[in-house]
Amino acid sequence: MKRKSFETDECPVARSLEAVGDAWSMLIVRQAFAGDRRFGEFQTSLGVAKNILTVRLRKLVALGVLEQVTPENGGAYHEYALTEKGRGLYLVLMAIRQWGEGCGGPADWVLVDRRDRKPVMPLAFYAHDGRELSVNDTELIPAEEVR
Amino acid sequence: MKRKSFETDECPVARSLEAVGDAWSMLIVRQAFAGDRRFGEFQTSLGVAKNILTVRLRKLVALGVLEQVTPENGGAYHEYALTEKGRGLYLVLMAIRQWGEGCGGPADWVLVDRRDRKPVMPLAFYAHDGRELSVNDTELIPAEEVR
DNA sequence: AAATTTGGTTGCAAGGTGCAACCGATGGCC
DNA sequence: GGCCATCGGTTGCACCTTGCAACCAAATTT
Repeated sequence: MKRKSFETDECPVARSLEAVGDAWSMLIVRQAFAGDRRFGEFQTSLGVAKNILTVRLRKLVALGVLEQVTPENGGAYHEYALTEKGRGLYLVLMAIRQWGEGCGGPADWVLVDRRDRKPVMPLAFYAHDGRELSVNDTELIPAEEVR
Repeated sequence: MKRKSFETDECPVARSLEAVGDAWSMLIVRQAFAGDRRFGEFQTSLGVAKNILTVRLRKLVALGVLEQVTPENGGAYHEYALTEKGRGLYLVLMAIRQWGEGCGGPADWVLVDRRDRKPVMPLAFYAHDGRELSVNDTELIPAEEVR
């Protein structure tokens, strides 16, 4: 049967998963942040089958995560670039990366502030006074209750 | 053909996607945070086919995201609970949620600090002085360069 | 004890995944 | 301009996964 779609789901998590709830799509986004732009670059860096890549790229373009752009060197081959929306996935990607590093081996890479080249604060929830909050310190409540 | 596995991939993102790069698995985790514990709760809250749910729950247990616990009321049916590792996915889940809300409709739910019930700082990268950093303000560099 | 709920398993149809072969258009080179 | 390699796919095929419904044993309720 056709895979169930979450596009119209009420929950924003489920809707997002339409774009991101697929290993190849997320890895394509990772590579886009790493600088990949052309079909062939994605193909060799990921080792994904070309037909799969075709479908995934098209889906990401349709969802507004990537867009096809014509390269400034005037070449005829178009390239794939992250849109503003796509760049918003950086946080998701880094959250996943942090989780993957958290359990197991040492962190081989560190995210630093370009200005002073010092590591950024670990990705976490922070209260207004800067305290780091754990899961249990937070609660998800309806927006109107907090006006 | 069998789906490609990322379990042994070098990149922590790819390894994480073994657990999380699947829409149902992520939604199961979402429901686990929402309080679902029993097979039937997941089944009705997600509307997922039972055979699929069986496989996903087993995988999440095998990966150490969930664990089977015997309920304190002494019932014979076991329940599924998030492990410490699984609880670490909260950040990933919230990053996905924030992204999904960011593009489009209004934010219906707000994550607040339990202590003062005020919204937490938006999920983002922060420098040590508290400045919020954009994607371009940061850089991923090898760990040894920052010692 | 009988009926119901729970937590699955099984069988099936249809769609998705991965691989390799093929193909037209582009670009590089002489 | 002609030749050849590369690029960006498409197609066909075998196998796997997904979703649905039917079934079932053990636990729970009545």
